[in-house]
Amino acid sequence: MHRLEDLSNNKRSYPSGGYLYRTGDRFKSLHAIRSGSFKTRVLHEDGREQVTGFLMAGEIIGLDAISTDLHTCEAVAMEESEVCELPFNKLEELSRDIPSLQRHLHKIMSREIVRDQGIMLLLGSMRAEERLAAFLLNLSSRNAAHGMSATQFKLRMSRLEIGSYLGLKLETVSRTFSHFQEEGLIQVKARAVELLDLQRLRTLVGKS
Amino acid sequence: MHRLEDLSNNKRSYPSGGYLYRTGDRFKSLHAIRSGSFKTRVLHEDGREQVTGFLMAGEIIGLDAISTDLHTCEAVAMEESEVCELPFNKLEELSRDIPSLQRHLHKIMSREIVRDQGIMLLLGSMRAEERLAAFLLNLSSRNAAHGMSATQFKLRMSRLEIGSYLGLKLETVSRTFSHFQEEGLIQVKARAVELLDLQRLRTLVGKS
DNA sequence: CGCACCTTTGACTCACTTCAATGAGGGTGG
DNA sequence: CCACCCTCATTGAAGTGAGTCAAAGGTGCG
Repeated sequence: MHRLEDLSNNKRSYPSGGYLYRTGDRFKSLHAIRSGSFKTRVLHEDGREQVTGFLMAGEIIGLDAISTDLHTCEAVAMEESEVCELPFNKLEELSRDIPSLQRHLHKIMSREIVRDQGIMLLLGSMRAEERLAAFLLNLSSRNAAHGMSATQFKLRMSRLEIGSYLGLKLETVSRTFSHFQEEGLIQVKARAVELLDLQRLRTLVGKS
Repeated sequence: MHRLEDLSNNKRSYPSGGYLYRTGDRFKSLHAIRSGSFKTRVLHEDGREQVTGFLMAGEIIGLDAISTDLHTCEAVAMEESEVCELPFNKLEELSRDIPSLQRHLHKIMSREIVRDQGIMLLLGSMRAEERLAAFLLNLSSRNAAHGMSATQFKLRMSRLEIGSYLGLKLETVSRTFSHFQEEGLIQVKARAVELLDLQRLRTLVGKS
């Protein structure tokens, strides 16, 4: 059992900007992204928002809602996207019978915890350049994992969204992109990015 | 099934500063904290560290390790502490037979994800005062949940550790404590804290 | 009792934000 | 197909919250 989405024949598609779910919605299902991408964000009472993740094909979305049966964040499509619905009670039922599925589900949840802790490290202790380099390298490896180019891709998100995710203002994101370009680390034109020197980007992240 | 720790008769105790596990250790068991408290931290290659959580009695520790079977962070006792070992394969086995345990386990993992996203919001978009106020209020309600005072308690962690958790330097933490005291929001002397005005602390967190 | 570590406080610096203005794309309707 | 508009992106200049460096008290453990 390697692909949760094989469990479902219930596909749904969302236009760019469409909501997969909103904060406070009743939780019934996880969703496996088949194509496209989503952002998740949590809202603060005063209107502040924090983007908590950018998810792409193959990833599972909605794990936050299990704890209270209500969604604690909202998920918005960043482009035309397709998902498989995975009714959670059915998933729990199945995973009682299929130990490998149970284990898989646990790993997915744990991986999300690890991912979040990595972002905490990033937000808590990195400078702007390090954050953006880490972000780009992360996109790069996830792209590569999907058989796409590790060095050339189109960003699906705006500078504002990147800034929210990385705890920076959009101007800082833009300036840091420009700075990376001057340094010959990347080539960037609006949302088209090419990573020119992965090695130096990596050392940038590693070094304080 | 409300208390995971009832599943285990295998208790263990750790002195202050003792390691429950270290980064890279093989994962076998979750642990339920029976008494005392732990901090978890992730280490970056270059030696930087980020405290990712302060856990107290009744909480479950080690969820990060499920994803890879290796611990991705380390857990250190902040005082003399006792834990129950919960062998994970046994836990999985049991939760196949006991749906309510299965559900409970899923909720615990999901709650950790939600908690982490709350910290991401804090680290990504709050100012120093808001961060510290949120931190104090969080300690307060967790204390209250354990039948202890919501307004008077002793911090188990240093300014350095608080700073690491909140993405601030220890001097900033110290200054912010002093500032809160001048404002009459709290009374603080080293690690002894008394919250004098919960209401104003709350509005501080809520307002940008 | 003394040493090591933690905390507080001050003065200065700096990375990032804020404010502001200009420029580039991309979709829509005439 | 082009003109218009709206949103997003870039860049500059000035401001500021938090970091850094430094020195002086406290605290508590061995």
